[in-house]
Amino acid sequence: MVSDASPAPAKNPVTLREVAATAGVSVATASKALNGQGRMTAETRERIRETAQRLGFRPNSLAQSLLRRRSFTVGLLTNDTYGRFSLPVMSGISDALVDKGVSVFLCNVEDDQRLGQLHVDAMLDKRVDGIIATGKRIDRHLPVDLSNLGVPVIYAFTQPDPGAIAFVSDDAGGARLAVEHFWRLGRRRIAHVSGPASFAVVHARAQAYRDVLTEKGLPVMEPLLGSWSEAWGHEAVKTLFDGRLSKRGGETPDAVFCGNDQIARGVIDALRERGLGVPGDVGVIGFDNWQIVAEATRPPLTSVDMNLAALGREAGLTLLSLVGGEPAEPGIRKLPCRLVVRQSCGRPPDG
Amino acid sequence: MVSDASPAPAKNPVTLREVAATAGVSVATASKALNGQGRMTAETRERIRETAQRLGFRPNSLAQSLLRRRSFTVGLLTNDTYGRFSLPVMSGISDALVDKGVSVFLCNVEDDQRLGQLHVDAMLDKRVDGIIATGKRIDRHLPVDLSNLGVPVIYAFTQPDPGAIAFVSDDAGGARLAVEHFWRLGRRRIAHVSGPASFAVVHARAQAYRDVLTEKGLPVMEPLLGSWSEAWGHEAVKTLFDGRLSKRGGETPDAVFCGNDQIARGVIDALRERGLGVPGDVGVIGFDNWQIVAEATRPPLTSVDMNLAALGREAGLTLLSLVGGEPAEPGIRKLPCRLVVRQSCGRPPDG
DNA sequence: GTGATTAGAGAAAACCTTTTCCCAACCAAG
DNA sequence: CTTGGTTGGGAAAAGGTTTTCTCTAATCAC
Repeated sequence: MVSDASPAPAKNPVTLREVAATAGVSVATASKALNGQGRMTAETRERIRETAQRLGFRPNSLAQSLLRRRSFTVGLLTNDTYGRFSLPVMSGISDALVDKGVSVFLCNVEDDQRLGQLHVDAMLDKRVDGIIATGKRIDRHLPVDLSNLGVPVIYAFTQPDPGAIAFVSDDAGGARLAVEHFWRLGRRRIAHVSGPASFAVVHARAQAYRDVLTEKGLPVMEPLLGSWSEAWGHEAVKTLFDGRLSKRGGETPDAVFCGNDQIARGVIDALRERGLGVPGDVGVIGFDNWQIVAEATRPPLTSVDMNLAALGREAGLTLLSLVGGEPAEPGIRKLPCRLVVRQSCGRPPDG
Repeated sequence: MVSDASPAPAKNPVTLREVAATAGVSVATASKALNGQGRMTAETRERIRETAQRLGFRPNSLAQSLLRRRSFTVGLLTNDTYGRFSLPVMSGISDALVDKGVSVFLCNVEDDQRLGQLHVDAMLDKRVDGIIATGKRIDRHLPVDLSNLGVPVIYAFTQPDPGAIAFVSDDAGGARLAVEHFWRLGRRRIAHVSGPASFAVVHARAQAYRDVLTEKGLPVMEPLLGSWSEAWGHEAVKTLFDGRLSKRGGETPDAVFCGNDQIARGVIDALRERGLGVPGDVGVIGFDNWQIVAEATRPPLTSVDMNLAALGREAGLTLLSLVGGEPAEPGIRKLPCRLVVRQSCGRPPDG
């Protein structure tokens, strides 16, 4: 009782063998005592447990993994250097796995095939139980070959191999949420400004936009495609609100559904510069719910959230069940988005 | 040559024992052949190598780690959920380590002590060779106790324990870069708008700002402290450019050095709304060089970059040398910032 | 032809834990 | 006193690799 009440100074970790020796039993008995296996006197079991506790024993995962052929480790591959999309996914995965004692190797492969191979090899050498691939867009494949790896693979927010299991956001559903929200608020001349035509999500969202308008019997303005930037938002406002267009629809829009939050920001700023009020004259909805942008616009931006953390959580849990040997249907699972309402759309007319 | 030209179908990985058996030697010889150890005929060595290659043999890292007492794995702890600062650091660390075959466990501990302990325990169980702690500000400690862990610990962009090794950005140096840049451009009435007084970096940068002004014999305006938001940038412009202040300095500023890029963005927008030109009437410099913000301002923002990737790289390399048993001086190492010049300051008068 | 090296390769221990099998002792029933 | 079952616990193998030590046969000097 002089000094050593602390759990473990731990220069080199204490092994099961030392615990067993200290408790006066064999390693086999010690192991069983600590794992609740085998048969022995309650007294023996307790004595061993107490000894382990006192010595600060922690089982060596490497030895366990070697034996169980399970490392309680998964690899996460991404090419999203800035983590704008990957980080929430990562966070969800980690949340889902930490309670089960599973750790995550994070590997940024950029868009470099060599780097990708390097990381995948390292993961396999380290005997990861599975791999999750994630990225910054769902219509591009990571620069790595993940087929026939011998471990389960899950794709999250990136393009999967055919026949694989993937989780992606339901972009069409998200777009519907936005447009239907406008509808419920009484907006009737709804425009859509989005990113480059080279992105699959641009088409998915645009199609959903058209579908909703058609269902409601509203006029469909052809979506304006450009880039993901604020500057494009500015420019699009010019196109939408300058005379040329009003010839077609007769009137200018009273709502703009934007393909991402940066475009939405540009749109809001441009509208203000023209003297148009948001949400008074025009409602605006963004996409991504990137907090740092959505809360900095004036007024704060209503935006579609892709629930990426939930997506990551699903991906993590599914991977785990795969690792556990349970079967799972291949295919692409679309997870619903949700609308985060702030102040850029106004209140319902009857509210 | 019918089907099996591919490297490895790898349902269960091929072991060294199988390679040895196939090549007709003992495992000992096989091991030595593949590692370039021991003595044997060149012919034998080559035959074993070729066999391993053909079978797609990859040594089991778990077994190697167990034996070498080195896992070639490090843990990265962060509480920066959005990764704005952690991700570049992480990227630098990973870059520095991947070539040496070291993988990184990423753990987000939020600000949750329980979660922190959980992750640290998991890391130690998995026998990481070392741990790097990183965060979102350098004057707050992570919610974990990293002393006496038995493995080397490095702090990067977070507050270290006393006596530990830490890498942080040289905020004072970064601020000097900004203010001296203004000076070289002929700006003489330089203001400083920064974040909350509760941040240590705010004081470090403010003091450097004062020092440079004093050195140059310029008037020192007391720094304006507020929040890290665009809104505060707007507000600060009011304070700076409304009559009240001009009584003191006689004139309004011709340059504003901002504590981060978001404030700078607010300042630029507010200046434009007042009809003041950037950089014509007023130059603006931000801090953080957050690309997505700095390139979206009009004009694009000159900003101080903290070189976080380089910081991560240094941290990674230092950790590795520590793991290798080399000694290292404890203490805080400040790494230089650099100024990324865009268009918000104008050109030199003689340019 | 003798003794001393050396080249080439294998046996076995070590790393740490889990699990299967086994043994000794004890007890009750026949 | 045997048979059979149970209880408490240990011995040993397994997992895959590295490394040290040992052994045999061949080469070399004399």
